Amino acid sequence: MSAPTRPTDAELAILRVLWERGPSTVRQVFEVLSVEKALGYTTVLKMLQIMDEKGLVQRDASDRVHIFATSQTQTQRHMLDDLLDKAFGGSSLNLVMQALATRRASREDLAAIRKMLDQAEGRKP
Amino acid sequence: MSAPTRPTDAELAILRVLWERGPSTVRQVFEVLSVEKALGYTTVLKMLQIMDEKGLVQRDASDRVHIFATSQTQTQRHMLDDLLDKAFGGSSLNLVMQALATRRASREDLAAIRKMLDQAEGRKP
DNA sequence: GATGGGTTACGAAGATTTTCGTTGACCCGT
DNA sequence: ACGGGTCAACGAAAATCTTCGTAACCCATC
Repeated sequence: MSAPTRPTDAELAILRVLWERGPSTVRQVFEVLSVEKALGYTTVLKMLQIMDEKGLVQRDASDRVHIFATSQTQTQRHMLDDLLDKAFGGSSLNLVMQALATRRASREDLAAIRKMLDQAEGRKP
Repeated sequence: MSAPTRPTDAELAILRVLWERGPSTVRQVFEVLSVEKALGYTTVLKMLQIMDEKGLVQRDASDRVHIFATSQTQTQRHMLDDLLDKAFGGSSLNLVMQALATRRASREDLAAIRKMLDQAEGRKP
């Protein structure tokens, strides 16, 4: 299992649509993307073909109109791992600290994180 | 202030060296990188020139042998912001949860994070 | 079974990133 | 002043990513 290459910007734009809409046809992805940016139908198709080869999406070709899908958490995990290795020396502490310092987290968010820490440490609430 | 373009893989490799070594000459960066990968001296030089133009590194050209440097936290913050927007819908909670779930954090790490949560919530220890 | 509207496949052009060979400048010891 | 070594600048080739025109295909309807 080779390291899945990190998505390029164009690929990411497509992934975002699939995350938002769920499994979609080329046309559906195209409709969404073409609102923000002028681009051809076959461009989207080609990207999805390549992303399929790279393993970034799964293709269901059982019908004539193919359906493309992807797992958000799986992709997130890849990108997070990648960033962790490449920019944070593998230290998730470092990354988490910066993430919390940079973006203001809501009180609920902080509580949720605290809860998770409790679980991770095997505490009783 | 234009949006600083996200570093490519080759650029990231160079940034990592600068983070690790601190301000360095082209040759020093080259020495480190050439251990893992065959590449020419002028390749590294060219990359650093481009990265300088992009504002990814600062160049001190006061001596004949130029010195390149960069700020780790600044770059990390950019990349984190970028990832947050592009893959996590801006939710740092989501990102933090996944980061902690994916990579096993040490007990000290968890404690450090907890401490930080305390501060963020303005609690007394 | 021919036509039309929609589909995927293919290939190649255009844009960007990565690589490095060559050149001329500079420094230092002779 | 000369020669050998190191340096940054430049330009262009190679590799990769992005875009789309064209063709081939399928299926419904006529």
